[in-house]
Amino acid sequence: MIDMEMKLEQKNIKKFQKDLISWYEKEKRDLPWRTNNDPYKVWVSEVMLQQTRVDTVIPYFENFIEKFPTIKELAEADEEKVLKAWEGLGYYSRVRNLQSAVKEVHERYGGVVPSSKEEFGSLKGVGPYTRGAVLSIAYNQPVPAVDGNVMRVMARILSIWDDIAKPKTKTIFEKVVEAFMAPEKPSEFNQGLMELGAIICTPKSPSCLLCPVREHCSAFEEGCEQELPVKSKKKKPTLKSLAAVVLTDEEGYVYIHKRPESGLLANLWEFPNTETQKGLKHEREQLATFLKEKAGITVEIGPLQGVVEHVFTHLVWNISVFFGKVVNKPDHTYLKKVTKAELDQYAFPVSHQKIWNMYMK
DNA sequence: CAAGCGTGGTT
DNA sequence: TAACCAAGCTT
Repeated sequence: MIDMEMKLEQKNIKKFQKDLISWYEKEKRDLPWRTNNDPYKVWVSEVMLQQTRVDTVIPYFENFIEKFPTIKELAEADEEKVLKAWEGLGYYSRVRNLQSAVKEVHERYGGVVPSSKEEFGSLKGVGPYTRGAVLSIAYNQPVPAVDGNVMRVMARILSIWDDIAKPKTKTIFEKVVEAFMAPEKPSEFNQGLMELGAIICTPKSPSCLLCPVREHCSAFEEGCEQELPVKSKKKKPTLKSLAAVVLTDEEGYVYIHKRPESGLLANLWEFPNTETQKGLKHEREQLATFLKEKAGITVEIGPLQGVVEHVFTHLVWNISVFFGKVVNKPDHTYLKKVTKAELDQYAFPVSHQKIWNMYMK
């Protein structure tokens, strides 16, 4: 990394800090989590913003803070309600980890978010990025917060050609940001880098002519800003065929299932379903057999109602949807019986919201 | 380390 | 439209 030290020596870091921070203070967006520096609110916003767009997060953040305004209230909240407030936001382990960590802060730190790297960083769901973001924004500590924006911006500023998809590459950027950090304004510096990446230094066709740090940018100077950063491609998602049934009884109750507490869509609710094997009798029969074995229940399943396709990052679900009636009394440990009006108290993944919409149509 | 883990918007 | 993208963390 002797090469990196030479690159850093060529930069006027003080001027870079001033240009970036002046621009940020003038141009920063007015966002609901920027109204104060309450560590809890900053933390919630940072967790929501992981891999998620600002526009998507805004309404979730406002609703979540209204429901759980403080550490104490989130720590004491019913997990079902917490999950419901996250419904549709994705990556649901984020909120289970957040509540778990908040409980620890409530019990072990008297409700005060710890301000040391070691203590805050060891909480569930708090990785290097979130640690740096919260400590710099809420506690004004000069800790790097390296996200995708920051890697893109700094890859261009310094012409770094390492593959940012590799975990090891992030350590390079953490060192780079430490070298660039403005110790007197870490909050504005970190947020300025991210804001720049979000507004100016975008992945495709960056607005270099509007960029406040253009004069510091090696990629712009070399005309290679469109080629940076280098990011290797991910493999295509695998396909999975499922059959699901909206199961009701004579009295109008609906039968739903709670997913396991780990793995995909953990702890969310769903309509009973099973993976189907191709070329193995009819999906309807596979579904009936599954329900018989799993819940000891006999059902009458109607004709195919349609297909829901749902794309995850690493997976595609192809769900054949059926409507069915309960014939005998089901085992209530695998299935839960609820009224249609009660359904909205339970958090469902978007794929199963699509199934319910099909039923209600 | 590579893979698992959601969803919706943009090109 | 398929591919890519968005303020990552855990195992």
